[in-house]
This record gives sequence, structure tokens and C-alpha cells, in this order.
Amino acid sequence: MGAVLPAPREEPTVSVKHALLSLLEQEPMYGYQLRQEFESRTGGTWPLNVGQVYTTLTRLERDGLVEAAGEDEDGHERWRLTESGHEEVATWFTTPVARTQPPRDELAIKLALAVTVPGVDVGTLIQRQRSASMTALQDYTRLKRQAGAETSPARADLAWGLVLDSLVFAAEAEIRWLDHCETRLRRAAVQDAGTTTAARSAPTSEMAPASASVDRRKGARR
Amino acid sequence: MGAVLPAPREEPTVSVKHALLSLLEQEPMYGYQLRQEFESRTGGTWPLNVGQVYTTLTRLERDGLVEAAGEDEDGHERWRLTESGHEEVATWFTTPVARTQPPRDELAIKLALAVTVPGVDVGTLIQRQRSASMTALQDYTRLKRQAGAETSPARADLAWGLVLDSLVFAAEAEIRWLDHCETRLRRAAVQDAGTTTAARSAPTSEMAPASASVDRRKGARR
DNA sequence: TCGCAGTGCCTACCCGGTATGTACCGACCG
DNA sequence: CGGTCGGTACATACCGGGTAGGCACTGCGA
Repeated sequence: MGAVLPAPREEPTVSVKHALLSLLEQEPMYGYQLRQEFESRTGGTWPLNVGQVYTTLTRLERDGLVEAAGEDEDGHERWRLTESGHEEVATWFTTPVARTQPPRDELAIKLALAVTVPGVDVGTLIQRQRSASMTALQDYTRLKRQAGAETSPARADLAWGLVLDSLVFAAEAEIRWLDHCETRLRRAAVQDAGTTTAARSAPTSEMAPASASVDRRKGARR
Repeated sequence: MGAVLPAPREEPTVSVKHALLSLLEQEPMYGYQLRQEFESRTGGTWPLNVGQVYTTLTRLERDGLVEAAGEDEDGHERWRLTESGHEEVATWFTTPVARTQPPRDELAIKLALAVTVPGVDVGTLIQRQRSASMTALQDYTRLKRQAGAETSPARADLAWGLVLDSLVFAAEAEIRWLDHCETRLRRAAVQDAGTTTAARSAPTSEMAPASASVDRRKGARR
């Protein structure tokens, strides 16, 4: 095996690394402060272990993206971006996240295996998951109401609100997908049982409502 | 800043472990075969490195969930589930995936930081991401058409179709969320510029269409 | 005064994930 | 017929993400 193109080296979805870098873009900070800033902006949705902040910082220093910036008045070792660190942040914000290699979706994997492995009650699996996702969705909307009730529309609260919305949208999509799977499986079961010639009846028109909702907003192109 | 999501220390989303276990539920297999079965069921959406299969298998053996089942006629070391392995699979399929600790969403993190860190052009960021997600969505639908053209609706193809649908639904939700963020940010900017008393005008009514879409499906049953 | 909660930092450890190396075998090919 | 290419099959080294847990200091209330 000769000359296999020197490995494009796809980075494995390092979100924390870039998050810390972009926080340092604002101003030099020390480790614990970085964790607090991250959590305040994301509303504690993805709790960040402090230890990881320090290990990530040392790795970033090793890679020449951050450097020590002396201590502040309280003796905290602060970090600042290097020149290449600034560039890294700029490219991160200008290039979209690649969907070529989507992260493992446990629910999708579970359902794919459930329908292929014999002896699994897929129907109740879907129902159980649906109600779980539904309660999660209700939790999110309740949190949203609480957050909306607060008076100060600071920038951090705006970000936290957007994050919450992303959770809501994802949960809604999950529920829609579960319903979609249910009808699809029911149809497949029927087609399995009655081996009649009833096929060819409008194949794959199940996605219509969601797709229409997307297209409506965008001036109807595609 | 009150109102934080509760964090009840869940296991770190080990999808591969349970995937291998549920494949072994069907019949004893050897390492390479497990990888092939997994990829055929998920259509190569999440390529599974062979090495991880072996390391995971040794860990599962250490934890008493699988055990060696001798060699097949070709000399392949096969693995079978133990009693607790069967139980593990059963509980995995009966308990829904917990959304209490959702996996890190790089796009949400990026946008949350983009709106809080000064000097980031959030508008073009959203636009770029939108078109990227849009092309990904088109790729998925194209793949769907190809998969739909094939004649044999085997169980593995059914699973692969469902996985593809989940990608489609997720991409659509992402696009809707981006549009949502855009209008929300525009409104916030307007409210920032004109510090008039124009507030209190129907707060948080942006989610209506998506929520309605979910509820509509739900009205018919359940 | 003790405890205790919060702030702040560090290290050991595990696990997921990838790259890489090895070996065997059949097919294709000059 | 020898070569080599690609697929099958397994094993291991390595790294980065992520967590647990320990240490130290400070302020505050019982």
C-alpha cells in the first residue's frame, strides 16, 4: 500500500477546545473563570468539568494556540490567545460545522437495531421513548417560560435562550421522527402480512409536512 | 440566573457497547462480523472502527456480559451473551434514552458563543451554516431516493431507511432553528437600537409553527 | 470554634475512537 | 507462475475527551 494521501486528519468534533478559545477571544481569563463563563452562556445545559478545562488549556498551549498572560491581582494564572489562536477562532466562526460525519445518535442506533434483531417489541419501545421525549420537551418549555419571565435580556440570557430553543427543536424533531417510524413500521407490517399487489401507492411521501415547513420559510426553492 | 437543568449523573452515552450486545442477542458472532452487521444495519452512517469492536468486546468480557463461545468452522473466535448480557440488552430496549444530559451540540455551542463574544458576524455565520445544512439535507434525500429505488425491502434496508429519516428530520430541525435564531436576533437588535417603550409585544411566540406541527400529529391519537 | 460551602487548581484514571501493523487468502494479470 | 492488490480478520499503541477525587484557601453562620 503506497502513497495513501497524507491523511486528511478529520478532527473529532472538538467543541470544548474551540469554546475555550472563543471565550479567550473576548479577554484573557483563568481556568475556573472559563468554566463559569461557558456555563453561564449555555445555562448549564452541558456542564463542563473543571479538570477538562485545565487539561485542554495545556494541550492548547502545547499546540501554540494560547499562552500564559501573567497573573491578575488575585494571583490567578491567566491565559491569552496567540496569533494562531486568533486565527483558529476566526476560521471556526467562518466555517460551518460539517455534517459529513454526524455524531452517534443513540436513539437512531437503538431503533435500527430493534427492527433488525428479532424478539424486540418495537411498538412499545417507540411509545416509551415518545413519552420520555415529550416530558423532556415540556421541561424545556417550562424552563423557557421561567427564563422569559426574568427581566434582564442580557447577552448571556439571549444565548441561553437560543440553546434552549435548539433543545426544543431537536426534541420536536425526535418526536416527529418517532411518529414517522411508527406509521412506517405499521405499513411494512401490513405489507408483510398481506402479500397482495397493493404496493406502488405513493412511495415515500411521509416527509411532506416537515419538508414543507422548511421550504415555506425560504421562498420555495431547492 | 436561576433555573438550571438537574444533572443526575447518567452513564456517558455508550452506544457502541449496547449495539454489540444487541447484535449478539441475535446469534453468536466474531469481531469482524459484528462490525459488518452494524454497518449494514446503519448503512455506514456511523462507520465503526474494527479496533473498537475488539477493545469493547474485551471490556464486555471483563464485565461479564459476553463470553467466548468457541470457534466456528473457519477458526473465528465467536462471542455469546451471558445471562447478565441478555438482561442488559433487555433493559436497554425497554428504557428510553435519557435526554437529561443531551450530548454536546457543537452548532448550538458555537452560536451561543457567537452571540456573546463581541466582534463575530452572527448573520453570515447563520447563513453559511444554513446553506451547508441545506446541501446535507439534499444529500440525504438523494440517498433516500436511491435506497427507495432498490427492490428488496429487507429488514436491514428498513433500518437504514429509518436512520436516514432521522438524519433528515434532524437536519430540517437544525435549519428551522437557524431561521428562528435569525429572526430572534434581528428583533433583539431592533430592540437594542430603538430604546423605545415598544417592549411587551407578545414575547416568545416564535415556536408556534413547529409546536403546532407536533401537536397536530398528536391530536389524532394517543 | 467547628463545619461547611464556595472558589480555584491539579492529577490519575477510564473509555471511546483512530491509526497502524500483521497475517492470510483469493483474484486478477502480465 | 510470481506478483500484487484488495478483502477478511485480529491485535495493539496511542491520544483526546471526560470524570472522580484530592488539595488548598476563604468566608460565613451555627
